[in-house]
Formats: sequence, structure tokens, C-alpha cells
Amino acid sequence: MGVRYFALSHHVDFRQANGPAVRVHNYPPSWQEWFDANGLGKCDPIHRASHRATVGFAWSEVPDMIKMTPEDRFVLDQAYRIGIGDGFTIPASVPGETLGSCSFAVGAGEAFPAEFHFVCQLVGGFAFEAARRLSGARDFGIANTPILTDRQRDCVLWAARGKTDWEISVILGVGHETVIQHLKHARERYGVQKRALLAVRALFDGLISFSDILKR
Amino acid sequence: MGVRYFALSHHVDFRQANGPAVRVHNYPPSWQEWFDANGLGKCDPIHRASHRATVGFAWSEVPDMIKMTPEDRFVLDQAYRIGIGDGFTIPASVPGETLGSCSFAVGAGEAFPAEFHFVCQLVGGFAFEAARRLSGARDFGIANTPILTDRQRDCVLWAARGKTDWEISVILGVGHETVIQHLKHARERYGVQKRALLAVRALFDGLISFSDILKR
DNA sequence: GGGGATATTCCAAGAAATGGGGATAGCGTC
DNA sequence: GACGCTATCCCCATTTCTTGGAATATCCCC
Repeated sequence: MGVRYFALSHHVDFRQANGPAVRVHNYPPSWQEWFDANGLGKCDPIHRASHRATVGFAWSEVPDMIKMTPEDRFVLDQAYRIGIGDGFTIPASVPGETLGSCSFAVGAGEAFPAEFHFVCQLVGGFAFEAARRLSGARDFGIANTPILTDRQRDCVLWAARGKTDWEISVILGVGHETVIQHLKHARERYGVQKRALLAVRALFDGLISFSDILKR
Repeated sequence: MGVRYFALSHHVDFRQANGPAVRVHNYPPSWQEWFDANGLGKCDPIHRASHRATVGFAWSEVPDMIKMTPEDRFVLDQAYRIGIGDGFTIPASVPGETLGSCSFAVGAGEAFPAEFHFVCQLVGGFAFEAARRLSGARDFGIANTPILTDRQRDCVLWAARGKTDWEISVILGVGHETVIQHLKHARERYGVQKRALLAVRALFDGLISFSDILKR
């Protein structure tokens, strides 16, 4: 396929991975060591960017996809220094399941053959799905994501929008205590203590979406 | 591509759709009417199955992917009666965004040409991505998003993970008041009042990612 | 050297969220 | 009819967050 490196991986910290997670790659060992030592599994810029696409993207597009921090630039710099050049990454996302991706890269200084993007898209996508099935990761996904009632969902949505319990009660036309109760139950079902994490989980599971929250 | 029908759609109830949502298809109008009348956007069995895959799947695999209810069987039965036969669906999932999919189907009684699965995968995937961008479902407003300092980002990340200010102060090894201050400034830069919305905005901007937050 | 951004710590008052109890009513299932 | 789920309301105590101030010190840039 005209590329030198491949990397198929779940986006977890492999230093302390506990659940089922897959990683297969042919990057230089020194890169994996440095990558793990810095706990990049969960915050690598390429991985972060992959959480914002449905299909493959060239690494050159990453700065347009996420906010690049100085560390992000340092990470990409390090990769280049170790010999990893331009790349193309295929995201893999299933609601409620560990995120992952499959990347292909050429050596530093080489040009990525754009005519192989489609092939990478296909190979990367099906390769990840195969790994996902082998690892049993998919058995831990949406099957056990909590189900909320309509009212609970409404309250979570307005809470994610930054409204207070009292404001929500006015918006929904119910009592203040009712809203407290709905959010209490929603937190219990998700097994979380804080409404910030509740909002995040509801977003991740597809219960609510950014467009629900941020419109207007 | 050897198929008769296509359907590219966000999984929402189009009777009461309010946000940006896309639907393009050439199914019979009677099917869309019946589909909407029954509010299937969110519970159609093909859509539900697509929430458990990262790549395309043949509709014949659906019973192995989700638990089929009697209603599900009735829905598929109705589709067949209207003239929709076997199909292949490509899921499209981005954390925090409305779920969607792109399907291809042959007429009732016809055989789906398996040799076109790969082509469907590619066309469906990129078609959905194109529709997603056109619809503004994802508007990359990276340019004018606030810039946080490293410490502020750390605090936002831990706050999104559901930690209290005091817990964060222990984790980061700084004073309790310092964390309060960082989050105060972070909220000011984002122009929000609540940490739940702060977490959502930071996620939306790509400052932090779901895999940063959720270990699993 | 001055200006600006950053990181750090501290105080205090009030608002809001959380966790623990309750209760009533409707609705559908077994 | 008993049971479970849902939605609605109420009380309490405690913790946590938010907002308004304040102060140092470092670092980089001009």
C-alpha cells in the first residue's frame, strides 16, 4: 500500500489497561516506549483528531480539526524525529465503547501517496473491526449503557447546557425538587457523582449531542 | 453499484427534528411516511444495529448484532412488503454527535451483490462525511475558540472526569484555592458559568477528548 | 527595566449541588 | 390485586461550586 508504518489501537493508556484493548503496530519500539511513558494513549493529538471524523483524514488536516497545544506539536515533532512522517488515520467509534483508530504512515520526509487513501480507509476500517471482534471489546459497549427516561434526559440536556436545577424546573414547568430527583436518578443509572461527568457520559453514549446542547 | 435504494440519514425523529439533521434517500415515499408516522428514526432495527458496528454490515447479520423484538421483525416485514429487499449499512458515529448511517438496498426478492460491499463502504462513508460537513452538524470553529493555559486545561480535564476542586488539588499537587482559580479563569475565557458546560465546550473544541475522560 | 501572561496561594459570602430520607399518583404487567 | 416503573413533590444536612475580592513570584518579550 505504499506505506511504511501501520498502527491499529484502542485509545487507552496501556500502562494501566484493565479491560479488553487491542494494539498492533510496527512503529519503532523506541516510539512505543516514549508514547507509553508519556501516557499518550489517551491524549495523542492524532487520536484526539480521530474523535472528530467519521472517515479517514490526513495528518496534515489535524490542525484544522482540533485545538493544537504546545505539547501536541512537541509530540508530532518527536514522532518525526524518530522517523514517522506523514500519515492517514481511520477513526473507529461505537457509542459507549472504547474509541480506537487505525493509522498508516510513511517515513519522515517521504510523501504519503494520496491515491492509497481509499485503500487505507477500507483496510483500516475492516482491520479495526476484526480486532474489535477478536478482543471481545464490543461486548462491553452499548449493551450496558444506561437507559434514561424522557424526563431524565430532558434534565440532563438542560444541565449540560449549564442551567441550574431551579432554572430547569422553570423551563420544564415542574417543581424544583422534581428536577433534583430526575438528575439524582440519572446519576445513579450512570453510576456517576457529578453532573459534569453525567453530561460527558450522556454525550458519549449518544443520549444527547453537541448540536442539542450548543444550538442557538 | 448494482443497488436500487440508498438512504443517508441521521438517526433522529424527523417529525420533531430541531437541530441540523440530514436525510437523503430514494426509498418509496410511502415508506418514509410510515417510517416517520411510527417514529422509527431512533429505534429502527437497522439503525440500532449500526450503533454496534464500526464498518458496514449486511442486513442479514442484524439478528446477531441486536436483540430483535417482535416490532423489529414487523418493521423489516413492512419494508419488504413495500419493495425493499436485502441491504448493506455503513454506520457513522462521532462521539457527541447525532448518530447516522448510510444504507444501500436492492429490491425485494433480489440478491445483494456482495462484491459491492467494499464499494458501498467507501461511498457510504465518504457520502455521510460530506453530508455532515454540508449540514453544519460539525462546524469546526477552531479559529476563535478560547485558549487555556496548561494548568487550566488540566483542571478542566479533571473536572470533566467528575473530580471535586479539592480532589484535583491533591492530584495536581497544588493548593485547593489554586484549582478554584484556574477553573474560574477557564470559565471566564469560555464565557460560561457552570463546569458542566465548561466540560462540554472543552470537549466540543477538542481541547480534551472522550478517551481522555473515560477509561473503560 | 517595564509590561504582560502565567502560576500560585488566600479570604469570604452566597448559591448550587449532592445524598439521605420521605410521599402520592398513574400506568401497565404479571 | 400486587408489583414495578414513572413522574411529581417535599424535607434535611452537608458538601461543593461560584463569585467577588486580594496577594506574591516567575517567565518571556519588547
